[in-house]
Amino acid sequence: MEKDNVNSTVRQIFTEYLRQKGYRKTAERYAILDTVYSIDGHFDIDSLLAKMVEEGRIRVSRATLYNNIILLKDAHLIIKHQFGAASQYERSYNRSMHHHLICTQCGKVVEFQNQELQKAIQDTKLKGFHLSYYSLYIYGLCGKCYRMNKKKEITNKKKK
Amino acid sequence: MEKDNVNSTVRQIFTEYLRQKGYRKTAERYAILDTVYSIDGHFDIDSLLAKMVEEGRIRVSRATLYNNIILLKDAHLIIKHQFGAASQYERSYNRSMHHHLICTQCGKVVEFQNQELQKAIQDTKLKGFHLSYYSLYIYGLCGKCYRMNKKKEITNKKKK
DNA sequence: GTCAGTGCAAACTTTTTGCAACTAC
DNA sequence: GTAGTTGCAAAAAGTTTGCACTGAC
Repeated sequence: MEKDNVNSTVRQIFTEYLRQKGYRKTAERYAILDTVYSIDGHFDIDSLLAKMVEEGRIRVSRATLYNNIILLKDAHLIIKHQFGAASQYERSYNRSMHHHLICTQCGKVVEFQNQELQKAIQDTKLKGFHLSYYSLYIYGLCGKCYRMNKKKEITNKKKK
Repeated sequence: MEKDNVNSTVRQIFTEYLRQKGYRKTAERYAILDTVYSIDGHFDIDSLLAKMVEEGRIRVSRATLYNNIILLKDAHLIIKHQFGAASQYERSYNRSMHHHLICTQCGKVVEFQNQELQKAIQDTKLKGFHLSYYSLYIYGLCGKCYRMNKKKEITNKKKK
């Protein structure tokens, strides 16, 4: 199965990372990694903890989650986003690059892919800077909120 | 003078925004706007407050800053970023669009411009979504940190 | 005069830290 | 055995909120 392959590969990558850095291989670390790779989209620390409890994995503390999220980020196995107050994360291995549409009204985040855009960004010359990854956030109004605002405008005009 | 023009234009925009929303024109609001438009790059709430004190403007409270930053954002006069813990802002009227290079090691943020990239993003078809503005964050290593890491690698290899 | 806006302090949220207990090596 | 890791609780950092006072309209 494709998914099992990914899981075992990221475990290998993580193991190698831990070895290389001299960090210990703890059950907590692998439980966190497995859970992260069982989540499809974005998640925050709270929902990650909730998912671990839900799946009946070993219970880890919030502090341990925060500590190890840093390692996963450092090992390039997750990407960190900061849309709102709480940091959001997403797994990054074997996940196609995508961009984010963020509605400034309802806060909804939608992912979208665009090969040309991707290529344009990756091909950009960045004298002296060594690209690791990137995030493109496009802010605006989603279709729903746009239509809602238009309706409001019409109503307001009628009032006057 | 170019700068004075910008200042008076954003004041007009802000005044119209306040009028339209039914908000009051307070001295604090204009002092905040003026200070924001006297800062060239990014700033956070703390440095904005510091700048207002430094310039001898009327002293506003942190709460008032937070309240009014929201209005400025809503009036499209500033853009909000979230690089690290504290939110960062920058004035947006009459400021050319740019992208951000963020060093994952030292945290340094550098702005850069690229017309082609800009065009590619703005021309992207976003079915149903109405673009207002966007932020591109490119993460990686700045030249300095890249060289530093390379040196370290060589040293480590010698040790072994 | 009225009510939105302000300043202050307290509350709240997210993340980090100190420390004793635990465990991978 | 010992140092890295964990869990807990306390602390820190950033932001929001409640409330009495002030001032724009």
